[in-house]
Amino acid sequence: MTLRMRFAPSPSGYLHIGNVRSTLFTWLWCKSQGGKFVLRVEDTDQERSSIDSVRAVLDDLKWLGLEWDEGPEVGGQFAPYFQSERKAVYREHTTQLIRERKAYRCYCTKEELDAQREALKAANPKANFVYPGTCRNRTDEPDLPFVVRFRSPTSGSTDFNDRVFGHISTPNSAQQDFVLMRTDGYPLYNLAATIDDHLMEITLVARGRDHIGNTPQQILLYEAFGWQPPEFAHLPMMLSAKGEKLSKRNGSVSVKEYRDKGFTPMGVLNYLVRFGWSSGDQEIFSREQLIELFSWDHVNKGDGKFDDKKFADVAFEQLKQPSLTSLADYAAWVKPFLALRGIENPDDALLLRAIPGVRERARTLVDAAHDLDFYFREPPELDEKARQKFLTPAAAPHLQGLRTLFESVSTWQPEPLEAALKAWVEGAGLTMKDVAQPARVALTGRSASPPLFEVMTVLGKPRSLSRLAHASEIAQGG
RNA sequence: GGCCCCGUCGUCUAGCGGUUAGGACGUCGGCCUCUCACGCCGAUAACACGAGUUCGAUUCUCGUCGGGGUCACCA
Repeated sequence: MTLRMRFAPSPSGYLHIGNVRSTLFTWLWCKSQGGKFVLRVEDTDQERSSIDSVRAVLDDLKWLGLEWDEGPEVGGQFAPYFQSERKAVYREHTTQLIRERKAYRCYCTKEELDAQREALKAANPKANFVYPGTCRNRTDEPDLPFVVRFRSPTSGSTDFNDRVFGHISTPNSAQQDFVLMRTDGYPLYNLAATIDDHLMEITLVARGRDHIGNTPQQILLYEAFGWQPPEFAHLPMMLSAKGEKLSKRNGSVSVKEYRDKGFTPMGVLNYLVRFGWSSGDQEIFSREQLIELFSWDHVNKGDGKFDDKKFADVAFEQLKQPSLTSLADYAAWVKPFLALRGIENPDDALLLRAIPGVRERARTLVDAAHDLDFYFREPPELDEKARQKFLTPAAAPHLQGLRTLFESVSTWQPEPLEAALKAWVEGAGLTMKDVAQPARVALTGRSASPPLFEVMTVLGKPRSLSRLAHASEIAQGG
């Protein structure tokens, strides 16, 4: 049987970072096993789902490079892949269960049940409310709104073998007659997921551990339909730094945030993949390596806490190493961030020359765009503090002297430039510290930048000289 | 509270009966240096606890404690 896995997001917001990890593991396993990765949109909750969210989720997945073999946009033999378009299928199956007395109509209203729940809580705060089975044996069929409930077994247990957690057994007595279909005819998660996973021939379901409790219910449904359940692989939770469930209020959770911060897809993926999985001590992997190395037996069971510092470091490592992000890719990644600063069409040659010096100090693409900025403005934006501190009247003659000096340098490379400056500095009885900072401010507008001679080499002779001249005039004026 | 799951440095993790318990992030020192970084060197810091099993337990079993998840007409 060929491997088929799925990612089934509910489009009620953005793509959650925890779901990205589940998807990554799913994607990697499919790639390494020659399986099919199916994307199915679980939009059965009309109130929460939106088309914008669908768009956002698809965009983020594509940005991450986690492309699907079947699903929205690409189609497939099990279409449609939007659950909202599959209502007839769920209705049909639900009818079958009712006919076989494996499910029944329940006319209790939400209000009635809420009232019962509250009454019980009031009487005993620790009490466990379960649906009392009011309509379980009802035989009349009044013309009233109803939900469909599953007739759960009351004895025995439901077991399954998890790829990560091993054998998990849940007593059926812990199960209540859960709802399969609402009053409005829309199916609930457990019903829809079970039917679709079966119909779409999913063989392995990977998802967060918060779904472990749903698994017995789904298995019960498979049994009711007489189907073979798929295998399951639950992943440990990604908790916030505080050890609580990751949420909007509790840390950054959307892929978009990291994308906007200037992380690359592989930066994100490398952090996430090591969250719950490992391959010895290796920290950074290429996409190809991950596909080759990933396996379920190195997936941990313990939950983990999210660490922004570590994440940032992994993302930085990815940007810093030319072997991980090529010069051309770096340029392509950083351009949108330059555009955000108003630099729309940077000189490609200049950009390519500038990146090597910037990439080892810019932790994100946002930082990189900031660090690259001065190369593309004539004159560069001048930092006020830097001007006050270094472009002083006393520095003016030095800057003028440097301009004259460098004008005579014919080989515009770091070494000759440095040699020329050192000789000049000594001859003038100065130190590098005296002239380096004014020169830096003159060339970059800032007090921090890549090494001077590298900056000059990247800028080229004409630009360097004119910046020195311009700055010496400013310094003259105080 | 019921049910389920988990437990190695602050964090992510290696370890799969015998190790000075390793790596990375962080933190703290130092080196390098024209600035900021990068880099390099060093330090800090963990097997939750208690019983077993065993010649020997971080590793296997049980208990305790601790943590988390889940108990909707959400997914």
